[in-house]
Amino acid sequence: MPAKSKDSRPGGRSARVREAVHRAVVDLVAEVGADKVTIPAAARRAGVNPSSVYRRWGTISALLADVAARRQDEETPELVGDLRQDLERVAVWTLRDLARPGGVAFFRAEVAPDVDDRRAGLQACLERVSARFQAPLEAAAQRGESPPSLERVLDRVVAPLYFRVVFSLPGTDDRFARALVADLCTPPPADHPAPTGAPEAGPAR
Amino acid sequence: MPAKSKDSRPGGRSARVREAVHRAVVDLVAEVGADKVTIPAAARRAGVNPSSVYRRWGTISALLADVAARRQDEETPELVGDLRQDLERVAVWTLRDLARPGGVAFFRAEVAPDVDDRRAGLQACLERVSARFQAPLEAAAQRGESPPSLERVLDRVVAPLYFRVVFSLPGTDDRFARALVADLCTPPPADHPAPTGAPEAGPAR
DNA sequence: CCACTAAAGCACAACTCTTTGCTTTAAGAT
DNA sequence: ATCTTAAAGCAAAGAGTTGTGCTTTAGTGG
Repeated sequence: MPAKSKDSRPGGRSARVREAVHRAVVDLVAEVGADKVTIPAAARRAGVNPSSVYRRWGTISALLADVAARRQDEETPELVGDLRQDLERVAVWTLRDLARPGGVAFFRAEVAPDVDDRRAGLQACLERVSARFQAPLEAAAQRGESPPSLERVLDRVVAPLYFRVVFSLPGTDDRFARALVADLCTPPPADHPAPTGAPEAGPAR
Repeated sequence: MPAKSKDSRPGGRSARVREAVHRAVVDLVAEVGADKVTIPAAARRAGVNPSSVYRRWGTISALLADVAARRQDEETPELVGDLRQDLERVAVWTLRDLARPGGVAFFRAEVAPDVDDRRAGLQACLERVSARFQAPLEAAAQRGESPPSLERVLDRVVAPLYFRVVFSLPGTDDRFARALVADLCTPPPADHPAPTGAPEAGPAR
């Protein structure tokens, strides 16, 4: 009995089907938006029987969450050894991940209230993001520096990025992501409350 | 033809039906979660015919967005005249609004990709939040102070609140909301990178 | 008080998603 | 090569949502 791993038969039709379905979902999300992707549609696109998808994933939310999970585990930027540069890299990478077509949609899917265990989905999603930022932080700590806490990075860098992408605020680009990190690492002079980089562009409107 | 306002007959059955449906939606969202609320369910609960709801709102997303919109326009904290205190009040109010049952769900509904015009929904939602914070800022500006920009408030206060509520991070309470404002208004000494208030509790896990 | 008409109620049809029992395929083990 | 069995395919039934023509109700203006 080969452990109750993800698949008892990883190297065959199952894997092919999963691949096909995943690809179909990614395509469909980019085309019509995550909220209009249904299991029958994904199955049709993948050339797979709907019942197979129902049996394997159960709900569209679970499927989307699964795709999102795998999607983020792909590549991750490697570290240079300088805290600020590393954080900047990760920030930019995170922003790009969010900004690509369907990026927010996948985020939303993973946070959806009806996924098997919502708490699990949330935690998984958060931990993936956290992990990327935690690496540079721990590296810095081991070098003897005293980096900010992960929570602080989440508040000051990650949260604004998510917020701005969700609301499609203009000027949310690589430069802005780096500015957030810079603002966190080197607080501005004193009571001149503007970050160094891109912000202060056009407000809400 | 009385302008194409929201209602040509505000004071009658229409209004009653809308009230009933709105109440039903609020209840259902709190009970079963926004993703499981359907138009027939809301109509049943409201004692209204489903077709009436379909004709008036069209989709469940539009209905949820409508409810969310009205829900936020209700009360708003009045201002004291001190920038920091006012911002703290608004921040706490915003947090409480988000944290009440279904708060995030409504947020998600309003940001949903298939509402009539998604951009409109996003903009409306953002503008409502912005407006609440902009009032204190403008008041301060008129008093001759130089308050931070709205964008900065969004990045430093609003975004973290939303992010933390969405991910159910612990310790996201009134005290934390005030700490965010404090951290924005009076930057910490220099390179002691921890805000004064509640943060630095337990990380992700 | 009456006429007008916007909006709600009603009934029914069509559609899509979802589920389930059974059959068939093919990966992995003997 | 053969056997075993997890997983996919198939088909058909069920449930719930969505859409539409028509009738009825009840504000609003004369």
